[in-house]
Amino acid sequence: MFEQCLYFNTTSLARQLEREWAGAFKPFGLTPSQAFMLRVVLDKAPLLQSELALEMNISRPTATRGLDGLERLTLIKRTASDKDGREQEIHPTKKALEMKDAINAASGAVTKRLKKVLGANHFEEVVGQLRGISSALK
Amino acid sequence: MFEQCLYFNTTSLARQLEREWAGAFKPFGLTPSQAFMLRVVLDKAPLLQSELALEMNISRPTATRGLDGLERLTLIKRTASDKDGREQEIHPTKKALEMKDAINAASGAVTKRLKKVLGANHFEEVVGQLRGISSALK
DNA sequence: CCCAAATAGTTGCATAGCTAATTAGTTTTT
DNA sequence: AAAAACTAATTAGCTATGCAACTATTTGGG
Repeated sequence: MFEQCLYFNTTSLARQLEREWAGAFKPFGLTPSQAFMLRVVLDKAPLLQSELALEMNISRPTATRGLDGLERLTLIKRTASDKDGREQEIHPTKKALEMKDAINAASGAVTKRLKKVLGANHFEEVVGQLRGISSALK
Repeated sequence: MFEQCLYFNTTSLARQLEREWAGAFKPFGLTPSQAFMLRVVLDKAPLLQSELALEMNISRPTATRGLDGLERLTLIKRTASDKDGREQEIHPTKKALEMKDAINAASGAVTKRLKKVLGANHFEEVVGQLRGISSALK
């Protein structure tokens, strides 16, 4: 009934992809959201929560809660910033650093598999279009 | 950092589109999920919850909870099926029927606006591709 | 210098979604 | 005809997300 609806098809595909990625990160005890957040921290640390929110395209409360979760798993630490008393710097723990390569490898494997199923050209074209829509709406 | 990631870009766009549609349905006191669910009921009633879940590509528990919400708003009613004691038939209420045209008009207006911003051809092409990916993954 | 405005982060409250397990009813098998 | 297998819906418990409101700090104008 909503075959032609951008919203419906996008949200529907998002749920489906969530399942694909959930399987890939399950061995690490992480959900896709958690794993992607951790990947940002591992790549960009030290960084501020506001920078994380911007990078991931999520609201700041969502960043706060996601980091709460990673902190509970002892994968990140928050430290007060010297410069500005309002800021919190995010750092990965040793435990997280030890997981880095395996997580990135698992991510790469999913992408590789999807590209194979969907065809690499097609894959990259669609991703480009999604980004185009996203920025056209900003 | 995840510019090339299908999952990341799809979920990110889904959140953005959610906001677009939230505005359109706010005058009705409905969220996008609720409005889309109601539209299915208005179009297909009487129907079973399992049929609704299938049509919307959601799990049955999600259908149950969504319908609970619409029932609380007195927009739908559940009646026991004669044929099979396990089934519940879903019907729109008079109140819902009176909203039908306005809701569909509001939906059409959002789509029209998005097509204008994105270009109609491009819009339809992307939707087609999303559907293609979705079915390739099934 | 001080107060108002801005900013970083958090908390409260709500929705939407999922999987797993449960309940109740139907169908199939033996 | 009784037991087993299946099916429709619900419930329990969880995550992710957002907006609005709050706290604590910093900054800027008078």
